[in-house]
Amino acid sequence: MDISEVARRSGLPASTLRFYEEKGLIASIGRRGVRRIFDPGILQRLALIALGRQAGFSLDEIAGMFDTDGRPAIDRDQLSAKADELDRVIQRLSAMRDGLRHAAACPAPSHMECPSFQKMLASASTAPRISVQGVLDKT
Amino acid sequence: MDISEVARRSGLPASTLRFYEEKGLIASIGRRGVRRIFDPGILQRLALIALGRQAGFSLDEIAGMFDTDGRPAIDRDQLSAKADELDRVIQRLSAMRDGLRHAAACPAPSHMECPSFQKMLASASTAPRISVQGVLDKT
DNA sequence: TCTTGACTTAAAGTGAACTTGAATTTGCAC
DNA sequence: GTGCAAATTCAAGTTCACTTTAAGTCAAGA
Repeated sequence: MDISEVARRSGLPASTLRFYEEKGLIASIGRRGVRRIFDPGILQRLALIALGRQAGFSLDEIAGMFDTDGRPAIDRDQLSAKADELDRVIQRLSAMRDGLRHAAACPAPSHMECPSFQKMLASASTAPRISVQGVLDKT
Repeated sequence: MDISEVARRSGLPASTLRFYEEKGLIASIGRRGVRRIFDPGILQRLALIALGRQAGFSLDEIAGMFDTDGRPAIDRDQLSAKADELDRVIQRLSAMRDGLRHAAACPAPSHMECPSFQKMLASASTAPRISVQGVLDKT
């Protein structure tokens, strides 16, 4: 597969693929002339990268999840830990969603007067912040 | 309250508070000499901002959620829409969490061979990407 | 063979959200 | 009154994840 096919099938622009290669996240299997040739397995790897991004990992963190031979080297404990972390995020987002829904239906003149909205605010301000460089920022 | 107290009580550095003020997200109630004085209500407002950030809104979007008198001006339809959007995020994160948990317990030698992990990958790659400038990026 | 359009690299640019630095001023505890 | 920790402004710097640009290379179809 050439870069345009990978781009087409993955939905990522070629520039991003080159960027990912430069970052060490992906690798081409070789070159035809000067052009990159990719193994079809690249798509699965890109899917894994997309997954990591969605879960809030930085590209550097994702790079650390593969071992030298390029296979995912995420140990099971780490996986569980991430699942737990994700669970906490989900809990807060759920509370938020419920708060939003309630506020939308609430007859209080301003959302600020809605107890449910206030409760949501309280939990939002005490909760750790979601950051770009990880699901949870323990600052 | 002076800026250091707001910083202490909100957990945000003073520099961030000044930055937020510059962006129009918050306002000081006045000055004692040259120093900012904040109304205690600022904490609630910062909580609202924190909430928005957690839900994936950009600062500009959050700024648009207050009307000129500084009260939240989020209309109920918009609120519902955001709740729906959050719901979709939660769905995907839940699937991901389940996939992670399964992979952690799965006896397959590599996670790549785990059908559950593969399923998660498939959904991750087709799903819209979470971005910094909004909960969902419709690219 | 010639053309052309897709590919290449390297470097610079972008935007979001802050942080840091430097120079300056000043509220307030003593 | 005075000393100074803490505030102020403004500009510039940082990180992340890309995107864009410029200039050049080259595989392949007519």
